[in-house]
Amino acid sequence: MAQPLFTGTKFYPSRKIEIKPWNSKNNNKTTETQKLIDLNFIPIIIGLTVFAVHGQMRELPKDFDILSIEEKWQKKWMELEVYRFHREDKEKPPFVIDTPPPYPSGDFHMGNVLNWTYFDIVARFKRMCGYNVLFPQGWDCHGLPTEVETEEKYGIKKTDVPPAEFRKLCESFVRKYIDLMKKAIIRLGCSIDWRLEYQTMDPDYWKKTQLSFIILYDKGYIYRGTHPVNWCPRCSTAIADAEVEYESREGRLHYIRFRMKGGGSIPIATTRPELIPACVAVAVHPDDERYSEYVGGTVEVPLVGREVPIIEDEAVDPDFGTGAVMICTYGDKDDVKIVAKHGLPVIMILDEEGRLNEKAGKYKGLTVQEARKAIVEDLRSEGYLEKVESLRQEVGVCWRCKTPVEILERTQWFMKTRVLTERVEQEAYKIAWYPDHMRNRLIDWAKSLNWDWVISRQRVFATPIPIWYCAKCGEVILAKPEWLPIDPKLEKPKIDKCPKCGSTEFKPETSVLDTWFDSSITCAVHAGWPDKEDWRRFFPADVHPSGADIIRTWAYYLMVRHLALFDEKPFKACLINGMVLGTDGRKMSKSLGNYIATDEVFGKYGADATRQWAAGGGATGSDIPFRWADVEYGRRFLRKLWNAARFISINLKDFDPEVEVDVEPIDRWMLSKLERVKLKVTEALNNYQFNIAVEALRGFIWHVLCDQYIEAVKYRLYNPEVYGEESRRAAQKTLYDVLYTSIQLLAPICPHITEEIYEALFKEHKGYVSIHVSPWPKPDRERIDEEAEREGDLTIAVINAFRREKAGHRIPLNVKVDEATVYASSDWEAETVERNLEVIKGTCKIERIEVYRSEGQGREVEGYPNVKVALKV
RNA sequence: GGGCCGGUGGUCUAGCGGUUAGGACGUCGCCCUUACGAGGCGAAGGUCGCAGGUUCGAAUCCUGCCCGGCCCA
Repeated sequence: MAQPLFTGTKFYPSRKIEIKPWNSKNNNKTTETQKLIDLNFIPIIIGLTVFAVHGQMRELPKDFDILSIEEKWQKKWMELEVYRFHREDKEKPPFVIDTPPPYPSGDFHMGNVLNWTYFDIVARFKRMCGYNVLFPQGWDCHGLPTEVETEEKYGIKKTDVPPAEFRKLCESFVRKYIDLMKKAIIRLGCSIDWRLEYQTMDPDYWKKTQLSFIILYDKGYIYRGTHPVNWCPRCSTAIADAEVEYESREGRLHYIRFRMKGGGSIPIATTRPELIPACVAVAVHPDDERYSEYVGGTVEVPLVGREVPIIEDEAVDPDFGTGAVMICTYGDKDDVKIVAKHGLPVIMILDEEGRLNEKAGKYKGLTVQEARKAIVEDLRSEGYLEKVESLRQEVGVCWRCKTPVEILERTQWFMKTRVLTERVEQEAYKIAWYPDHMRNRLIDWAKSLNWDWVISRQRVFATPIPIWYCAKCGEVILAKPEWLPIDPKLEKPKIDKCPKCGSTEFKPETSVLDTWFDSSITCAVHAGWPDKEDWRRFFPADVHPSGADIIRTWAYYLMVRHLALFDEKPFKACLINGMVLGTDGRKMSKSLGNYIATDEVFGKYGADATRQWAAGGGATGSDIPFRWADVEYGRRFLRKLWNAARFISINLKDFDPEVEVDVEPIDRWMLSKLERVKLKVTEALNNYQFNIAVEALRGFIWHVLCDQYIEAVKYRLYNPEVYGEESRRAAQKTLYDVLYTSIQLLAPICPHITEEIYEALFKEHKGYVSIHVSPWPKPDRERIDEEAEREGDLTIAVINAFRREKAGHRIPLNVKVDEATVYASSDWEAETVERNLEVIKGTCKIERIEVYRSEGQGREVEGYPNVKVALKV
């Protein structure tokens, strides 16, 4: 049996302690009513505590401290477990958010704020819509940066201490950083179910990562091979294409003359003269007539004296340099292609630290930089070097340390990803992308890859590859699922002898897995794989949120891994956030000096204002600049909302929401406008258009509710003895409903202030433990009252015209005016104004208004060119 | 060189086939109105990058060009 849920459930018996001042709607302006109002007046003098017994509304204080309100609710929400996911619930439809586990750098930056705000809005919205929301939070712990930081902090290399010890040092870093980032996520007000928190460095998660390795191995997706791979000499590990970034750097193009065997010479141009010892051919374009006679000939490589062939290949750009290039193993990816295509030999002259080895002869032991200098010098002195030009070139660098990447041929573990490219493309079309064009980024990336994914890393702080080798025959021993988690460096395989040769000696695989191998199974892990039998109920995830910059990594790896493992796409929708830019328009980054720390923003304005910036800063998926002004505007809006709620709390002290009441035309206008905003916000949130939702709500609350409606009902609220108690109650009822619905609609975006208002004004009557588990106000087109809107729009426009007219005459709005005139040139306009004269007079504080069905002199009513108003002053 | 995205008042941004192109910041003016002066009200300010085309109608669709960003060569 499922536990009772908060949503849709009255948590408190709503009417238990209330004293009904009236019971039915037919006690209009009776003396009984009047008496009760008088009675209500007494507690006002006595004090607020009495109200807690009697009514629903607690008067909001004039001032509010948003920072302490936010802190209070963040604590209470955790205590109340408002965001608890109910796995056992079979009735509510699930909604699963594939929260990306961030890398614990310790810094939850404004880009994270943007990302997390988006999907927290989604989580809160879906929860209110009646979904059983699965909103976990994990931490993608492993990785190079932490190793680098650990090495720097302790002044050691990863190889200086035993791996287990090094790992421990890394873990303590990570724990500290997780703590910091978790605080920031809570501070943002995210509605995460923290019982579902996990860390990829935990043994339990290792188990999942290693199990996924075993399954893919068994399915034939994983292989070990010796291939050219991207290699970071600083990190001394293989890295994947996704970890190579391109930077524009100043380079030098060297023109070097190669002597032909049998006379003559050919000039080649290269940016990497240090690779001359690894030169295995000279290549030219087949259509390049300058060199056609040389093709098939042999040249002598300067300095090393080796003879290599001159070949032709389409990949050579005849317009670059001299049109002749040397093919080295390996200078770049083109070299790899050409070497394979022409069956050229491979001479690996670089070691894992990026130094030249014995195959480089006298240059042995030099770094790439040193070798370049030495070789260029030698070329120059021996007359091979013709000239050197500078040029801008795109250099592939390690994404983490920006060291230029080399291509080395090494034995590594790979996952077959290219066989999935077509499938990735097909599935990408079955996924809804927000915005739609982001699909291209995934497809383009997938298609651009021409190597399989190298998944082994020569590092320490990562999930171990669950593999041993027979010391005698080299047989690969794969761990059994029941052995997991396991570190082959610390434990032996649980078998007696090698199944192939019977040897009892085993060597562990010392390489570890790429961190992306951990984080690319989250959709299944969040769903409960492999432990929970019903995990498919929560898979694929309903939405995968991601930054635009990591589609090629996170989204891509999720795709290939889940497709390979489960033959199913990992998520149904992909929600993209753009980059956060600094005030200078460039991507916000510490190194550019345009960085704003999240704490600073929270400390000044709190989460609800910051979330408005994130939600409203731009269209979903587009880059948005951080602007203090936007956050300030967010705070101003909170103040406006607070003051409106305070006004309502003051004027509805005696209000009983249970009593039915007939509303007036302007109230119907208000309620119809409310229906429209419900429609707009609901549709916007369903389509992940956060900017549209936040704009619609701010405009509605600020202008329609505050500027127009509240102003138009004050006279009824203040003067029931003149306009009637029923009229006052109608205004109260409308204000009550409109404010309640407004804060519900706003709750996903500004969770704290809406909860505070809800608690003070509505909780006792509505009964939900939190506004965030109250049922979403379902829009209903039937409740849109076109006629009331048409009439109300004109009425409000006339009121606005009179207010402007007063302002124009420098008459304060609260000063009474004796007489005014309205000229209308159509029957409908004249009749409408006539019918709504009371609200116009009451709102504008005008004693008498004459309405003429004729042309006249006066201020034009905005939107109604034939209606004019004039004051007699 | 290829792909994708964008170019909207001084600045940032929404809208992406149909009212007088919204909003914020900034600027200017008015108001100490019993919700709100760390406020409120109001005003000025735009040939929607350029040139063609489609359409009754284009910021919005198409073509070309110019400029910027991102990714890939």
